[in-house]
Amino acid sequence: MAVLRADARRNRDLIIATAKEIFVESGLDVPMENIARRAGVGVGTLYRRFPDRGELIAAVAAQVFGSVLTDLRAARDEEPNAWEAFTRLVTRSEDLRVTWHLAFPSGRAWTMVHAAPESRDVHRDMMAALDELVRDAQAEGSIRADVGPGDVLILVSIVLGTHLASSDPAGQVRSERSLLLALDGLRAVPGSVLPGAPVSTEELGWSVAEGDFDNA
Amino acid sequence: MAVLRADARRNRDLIIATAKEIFVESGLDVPMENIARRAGVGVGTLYRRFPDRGELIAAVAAQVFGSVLTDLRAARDEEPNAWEAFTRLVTRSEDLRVTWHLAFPSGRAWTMVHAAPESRDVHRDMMAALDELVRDAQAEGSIRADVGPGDVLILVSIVLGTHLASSDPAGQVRSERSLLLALDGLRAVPGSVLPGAPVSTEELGWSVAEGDFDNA
Amino acid sequence: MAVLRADARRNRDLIIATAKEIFVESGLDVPMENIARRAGVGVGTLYRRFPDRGELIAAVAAQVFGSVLTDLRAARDEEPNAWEAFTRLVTRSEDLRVTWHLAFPSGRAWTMVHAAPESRDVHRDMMAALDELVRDAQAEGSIRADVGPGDVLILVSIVLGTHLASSDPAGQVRSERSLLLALDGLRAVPGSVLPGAPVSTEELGWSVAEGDFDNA
Amino acid sequence: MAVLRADARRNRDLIIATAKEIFVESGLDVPMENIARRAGVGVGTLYRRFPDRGELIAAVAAQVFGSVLTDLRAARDEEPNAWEAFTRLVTRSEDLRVTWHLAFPSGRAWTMVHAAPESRDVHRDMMAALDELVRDAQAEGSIRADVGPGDVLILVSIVLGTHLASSDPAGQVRSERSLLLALDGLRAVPGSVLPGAPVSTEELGWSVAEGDFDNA
DNA sequence: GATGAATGAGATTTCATTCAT
DNA sequence: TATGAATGAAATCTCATTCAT
Repeated sequence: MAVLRADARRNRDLIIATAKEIFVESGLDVPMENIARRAGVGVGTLYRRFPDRGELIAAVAAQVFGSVLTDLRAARDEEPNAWEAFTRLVTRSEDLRVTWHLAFPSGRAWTMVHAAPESRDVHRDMMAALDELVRDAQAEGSIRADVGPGDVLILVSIVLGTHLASSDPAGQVRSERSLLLALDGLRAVPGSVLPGAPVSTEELGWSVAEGDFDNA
Repeated sequence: MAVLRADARRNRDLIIATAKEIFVESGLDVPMENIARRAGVGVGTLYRRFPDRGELIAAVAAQVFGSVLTDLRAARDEEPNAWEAFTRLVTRSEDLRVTWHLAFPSGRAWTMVHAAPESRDVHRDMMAALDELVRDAQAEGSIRADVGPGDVLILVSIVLGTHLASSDPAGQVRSERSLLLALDGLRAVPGSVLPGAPVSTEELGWSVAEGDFDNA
Repeated sequence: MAVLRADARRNRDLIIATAKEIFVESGLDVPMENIARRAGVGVGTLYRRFPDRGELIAAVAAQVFGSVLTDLRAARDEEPNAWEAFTRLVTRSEDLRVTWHLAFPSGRAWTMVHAAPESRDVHRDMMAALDELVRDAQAEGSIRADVGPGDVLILVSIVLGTHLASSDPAGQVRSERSLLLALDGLRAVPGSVLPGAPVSTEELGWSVAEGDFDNA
Repeated sequence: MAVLRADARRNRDLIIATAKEIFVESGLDVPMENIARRAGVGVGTLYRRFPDRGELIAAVAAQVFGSVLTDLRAARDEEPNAWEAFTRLVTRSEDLRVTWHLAFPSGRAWTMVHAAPESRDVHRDMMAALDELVRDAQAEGSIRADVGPGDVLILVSIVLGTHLASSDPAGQVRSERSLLLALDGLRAVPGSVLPGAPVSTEELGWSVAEGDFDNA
């Protein structure tokens, strides 16, 4: 991809930031023109940068994934153990909430993410880092052994994603309570006997896109 | 009057059943015409019965709530204790999955449910029954004491609702695993220290509609 | 036309009365179902009596024309001269206001009136009576000689028809003022020099339907 | 910005002119698509310019009012006295006929006119100019003293508006005759005793919209 | 005969996307 | 390259009219 002129670059970043904001507020189906307007550009400019909605979603996703990956690595470096790093990531990372929001409402988002090399790559990196984090936490004994990183991902993403739009403080508290309950479920020993086998991150991928999250 | 009703009644039921099906597959925003076509009626018929999408959603909700309430009472009667009844309901009731799906994507659904007396009433009954069930389970010691029925409702609904569309068997298993993990979180003793206070069902209601679940 | 059973007859009259009412309130384009509902019958019944909207309009018109003709004859019999009879008719006959209202908004109404023998006939009788009335008033010197019955009809109908919907008292007064001004114009001697020739009632008829009043 | 404006401006004007034409022919309720088609644009274009029918009506009205105001001022400047100016305006201004047509069928139009600042302002200016014109004519003795500008407006508008759609020459003559008769009524001295008080233009305004002309 | 359920064509309005300037 | 105007394909909803009961 060719280097963009400074002003074009600025525009691109502005659009991504604006889209992230609006996606969080109003979902992925918001009119393109609204995004353009809030970003202060014409629709034409938006479409020049992102030929269709899918590419815009993928670009937002790539940016957000990158940022989450950074957060995850920082947490891993700075926290004493994997569990602390995991909870810090999950409870503190704003972008993580966005990520799952993006991934949620229709699975459609995943199609787009996987179609764009840029976002697919950072997605893969993020998954790898998550694999390692979960494995470490299990080695520490702080995540139960009968779950896989895929299980962790699914449960956390569901909880984080669904609660995103809450704006009043009571809603924030309720979200946090749900999240902590879910985390307790991931630690529970002894816990229920789970059907099937631990879910790996590899198992997710496309299949995620095609069904599990389809509640558009 | 009662004579023609048979015809109309059949159609009405057919439309509700069809809408339930399609809502589950494709969300609440599916074109009205698709619903009509699959039900084998004209759009006009659909609109005669349900003047707008909201009324259709409310009607589907009323039907589903009623069925869940029946399931809940059956489980309570037939199972040895509250926890068994609760897990049976949560893992076996097909309609429960629909319920939460309906409640989810935008909160919009709640507005409609509350606007229609029919669905509002059965919703209230369902909530009352849930209150009692959770209270009993806590008395048995099978649900942790620091959560309220609202917490239970939120967590379970998130997990059930989001997984609904999964059609391949692997997805079903993954859903079930998530659900069991969440249930383990509800039993965890000792669990994390939760912020705020237990959430009651009263606290939900409209506030649910207006924010927490708004990821449309 | 066959004699109707008593109850059918009652229904027919009821529908006509209701339609007259609603036409005055909301115009000729009101949904058929509204008329049926207010009349307390099913749409099917309405359509059985009046195969389409046009026939209903014609039936209302026939009823109203007949009533206006009766009013006119009564006025002629009871008032001392033609001018008094004319002003009494024009200022007092409720049905006259309806008549013009019917005739107005689209000209469409005339098509229907002329298509139905029943209303066409009474329309013709009314026209004949009007001819005579105007001629007599001119003989008395109370209507200027350079106008024809058609002129009178047009001017009065415009003023009466347009003011119909006024419900507040101020509007009623304004309507009456306009009407009196128009009547003064019909008496003015000497008045403006008018182009063309006096307009007869024959000259109206279909041409009225096809253009002059078409402001639908 | 100014560059593209040329294009858009041309289109906007074209749409307004087309709408004026069609409104006169077929009334205010003509399908938006017909207007778009005759103007040679897509519906989308029409809706981009005028978000709903009301805005289109208001825009047409503003254009027409402006043009009438210009006609009035020209007549006032060029004619020897107020009465001549008045009759010239009333008998010669094509746009005046459109104006009243717009104002008529439902009062709805007024709502829209008043909702849009642009048309509201020019409407007010027109009213002020009319006030002055009528006052001057009364000072000259050419309009009777017991009427107000509101009376004049109502009577003239009724006559002009209702006859608008006439296309055949005979209809034109008939319209002109009615108009002259009405004008004679405005001059008649001595005339009938009118109920109530002279109607001012202030008294019209919204009340016009809400009742008097409502024969939609 | 009466009823009101069903139909489907048509009107309004919105938006993703293309393209002229 | 940026802009925003234009397009037209949906989607929602309404109603005249037909027809089964």
